[in-house]
Amino acid sequence: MQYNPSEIEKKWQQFWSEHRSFEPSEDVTQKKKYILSMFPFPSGRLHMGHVRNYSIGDAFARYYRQQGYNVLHPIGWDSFGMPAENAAIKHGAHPKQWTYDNIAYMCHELATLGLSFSKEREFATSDELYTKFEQGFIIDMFDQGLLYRKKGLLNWCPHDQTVLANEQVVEGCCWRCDTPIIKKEMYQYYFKITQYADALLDDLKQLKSGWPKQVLTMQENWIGKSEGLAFTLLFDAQSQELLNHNSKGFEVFTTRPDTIYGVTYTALAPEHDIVTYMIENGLLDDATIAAITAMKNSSSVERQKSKSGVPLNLHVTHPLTQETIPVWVANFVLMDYGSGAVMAVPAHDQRDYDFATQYDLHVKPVIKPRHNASVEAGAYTESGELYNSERFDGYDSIEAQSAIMAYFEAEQLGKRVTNYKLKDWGISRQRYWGAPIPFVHCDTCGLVMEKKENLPIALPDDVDITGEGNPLENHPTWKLCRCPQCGGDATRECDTMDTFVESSWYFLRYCASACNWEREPFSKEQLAYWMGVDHYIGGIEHAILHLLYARFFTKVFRDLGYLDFDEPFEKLLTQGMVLKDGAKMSKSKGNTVDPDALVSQYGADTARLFILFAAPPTQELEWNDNAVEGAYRFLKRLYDRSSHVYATTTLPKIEHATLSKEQKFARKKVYEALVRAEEVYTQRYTFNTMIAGVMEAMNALNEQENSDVWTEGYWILLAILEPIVPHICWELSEQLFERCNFKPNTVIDEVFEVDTITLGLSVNGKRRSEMEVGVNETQAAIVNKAKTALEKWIEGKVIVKEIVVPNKLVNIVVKGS
RNA sequence: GCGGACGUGGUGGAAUUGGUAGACACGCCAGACUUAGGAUCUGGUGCCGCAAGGCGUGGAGGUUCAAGUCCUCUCGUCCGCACCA
Repeated sequence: MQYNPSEIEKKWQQFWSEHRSFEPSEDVTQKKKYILSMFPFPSGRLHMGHVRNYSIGDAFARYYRQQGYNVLHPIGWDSFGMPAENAAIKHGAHPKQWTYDNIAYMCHELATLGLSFSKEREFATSDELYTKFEQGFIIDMFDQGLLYRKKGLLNWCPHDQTVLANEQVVEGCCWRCDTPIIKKEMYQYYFKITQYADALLDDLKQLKSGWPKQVLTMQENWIGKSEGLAFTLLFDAQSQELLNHNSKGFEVFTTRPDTIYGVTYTALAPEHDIVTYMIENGLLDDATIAAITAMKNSSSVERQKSKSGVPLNLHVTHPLTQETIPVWVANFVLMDYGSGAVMAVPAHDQRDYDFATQYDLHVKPVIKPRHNASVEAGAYTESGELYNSERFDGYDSIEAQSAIMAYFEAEQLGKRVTNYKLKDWGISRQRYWGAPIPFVHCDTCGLVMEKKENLPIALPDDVDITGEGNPLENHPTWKLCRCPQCGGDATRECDTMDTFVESSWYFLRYCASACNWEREPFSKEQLAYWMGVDHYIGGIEHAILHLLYARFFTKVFRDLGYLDFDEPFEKLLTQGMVLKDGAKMSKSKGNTVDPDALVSQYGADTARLFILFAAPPTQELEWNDNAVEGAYRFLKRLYDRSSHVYATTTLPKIEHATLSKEQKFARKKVYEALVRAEEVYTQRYTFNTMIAGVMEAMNALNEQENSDVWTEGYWILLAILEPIVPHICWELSEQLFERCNFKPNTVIDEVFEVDTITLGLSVNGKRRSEMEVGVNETQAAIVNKAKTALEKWIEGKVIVKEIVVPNKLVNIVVKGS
């Protein structure tokens, strides 16, 4: 019989579907595993990255099913988002139509891969039911003060007339029309993720054993906790007068309080309140205002290219020296970090130095470079001994930091504070294809939340998607509504939510079974049973945003009482990219390989085998058509050589001692593969080495003819391979073993017992020869035999040392000529 | 600039704790079977060398009987963040 993948694969896919083979059990007393690959965006077609992602996840899911676990392995669709609207703009398709057509098509593609997904929990995040539950959470979060609306500085595309997410800004320009973006102040809904900054940082410790170090570090840096001193710089009398006594001063933050005596100027962000006040009240000349306006309107990229600033004709008093210090506006001061104002120490900060040099500002050194430090031109940013620092002269930088902070606190001049780079998460999008934010603007009551019984606030189907403006805002009637509070005329919020909101809780939704599917998003019991996700598999590109947001939602839901754990994903596996000709596969480069074509040519099993064999899952995978062919040949051999195997429903009993050398070796290889498989599935995830082990075992089986050994070998190898190449394994196992072999197989120790061992022989650590010795030979006998074998290399030399590493090697150390 | 990952044959990659470097596969070479093969099977294949032997895990040192693995320095590639005060 010939290996015919298309026939076999169709047969088993149908079988699995008819038998609901992969639906999890409702019995919560069973041991469970929750295996999750990140759900796809329905872009239209599957790409190789998807195939890799789902092949890895499927391997885990199938392995744990074999091991007797109740496995949840769901799939769904992250189906809101810009690409649907872009397709509408480009091709005139309705976003909804486009999305659900794509889902239908990709569903079919996924089915041909033979992935063991639970189908009964599948959903798309654009489903109204999902929107309804999500809007409910939004209301809860608003009640808890975790959602608020405020004016914020946003990325604005002047051409497309919309706000863009940071990730939609490519090198300072709009990703769609390439127009340079500007910062614009607008109303915006924010999640108060900063309230959880410390928890998000601290709980990374819980993830140390299960998450890649790289991801933990990226999250840590993103949160960006830094501790330092915050204090107020007070204006001198003249400046206060100038400001009509509207401001006494402003706060600054520093992580280097030891350099405080070196402050020679201070700088405000162009967006700072004081600056705004001065502009609005005519306190600045036109040239200055023009310069500040230019700073505000320049893109962030531009702003980084060169430093610029203007003096404000204001002065503050140094809190310790009482010196008078000029106040500048500088483009490098960011409004959204710290207090939007800095104390500048040009002598010990490169950025401050550059600015001071450019504008000829005073530089005052206060830290002596260490003797061994190389003193170059510019700022000395290392630690050292303080001078020019009054009572703190002679202190070491490190001591000085705590001493100065203590002094500020004692004198009530300032306080220790912690700052984060993490900002509150702005979720408003002026977009159609997203979940509406469930709020209402009422002239009488102000901003009012919808009532839960009115949910979902669904999208209207009849919209014009032009790419300009907000389609919901432009819709003639959709936004008109009654105020949930006073019943008067009101308008709906027309912003929709960032799609990262949907992906922040989809893994919880999968825990809900049919029994309460419509009624509630999930139950606490179901979450308690299925969560956390045991293996979460996805691309490294989600290392920060998605994974941080999902962690945030989990903590919020915990505090809202929906669940009882801190972290959603126990083990995270970040897969590498799929490359071709050294570059990421992409349509624009024309180096894609179409999964459909691959499956129809070789079958899903070949695609899956190649993808898992070509590289460890965390590494980049270089596509190789020849190697795909090789994977196919292996499966063909696996199918052909089953002719050596007889049908049975029990593992053959084999008298190991009676076997020939080749037969013993084949058994050993088979059981080695079994041992390695367990390690790989549970600890190492290097499926490539496991597959190599199976290939070695196959090669060894082929060197002998004992049908018991063949049969035992297939019994075990098919079980190991089933999670990787399920169709061929189910087919062969059905024919030969009635699938009795798909369960935990026991390792038999006797196959690893050997009569002789081959030892490596080396002289001075250099390998020279090898020899075979009996397992029971004494060390002395081994050394003697080794010396004889190594005669040629040790003749006439003095033996200094003899080292025997049991079962490995003998090393003779010699001296002299 | 800061942080992280990684450098092993012609190629993808093996080598749990320091212990026979190159498993497994691709490619290539040779042979067999074939009307034919881009099918299948068998054998070979790190580099230099006729051989003996020598050299080999980015480079330079070091520790050790023994280093791909540990330490120091250095070069290169990739990724993330970035005027963060």
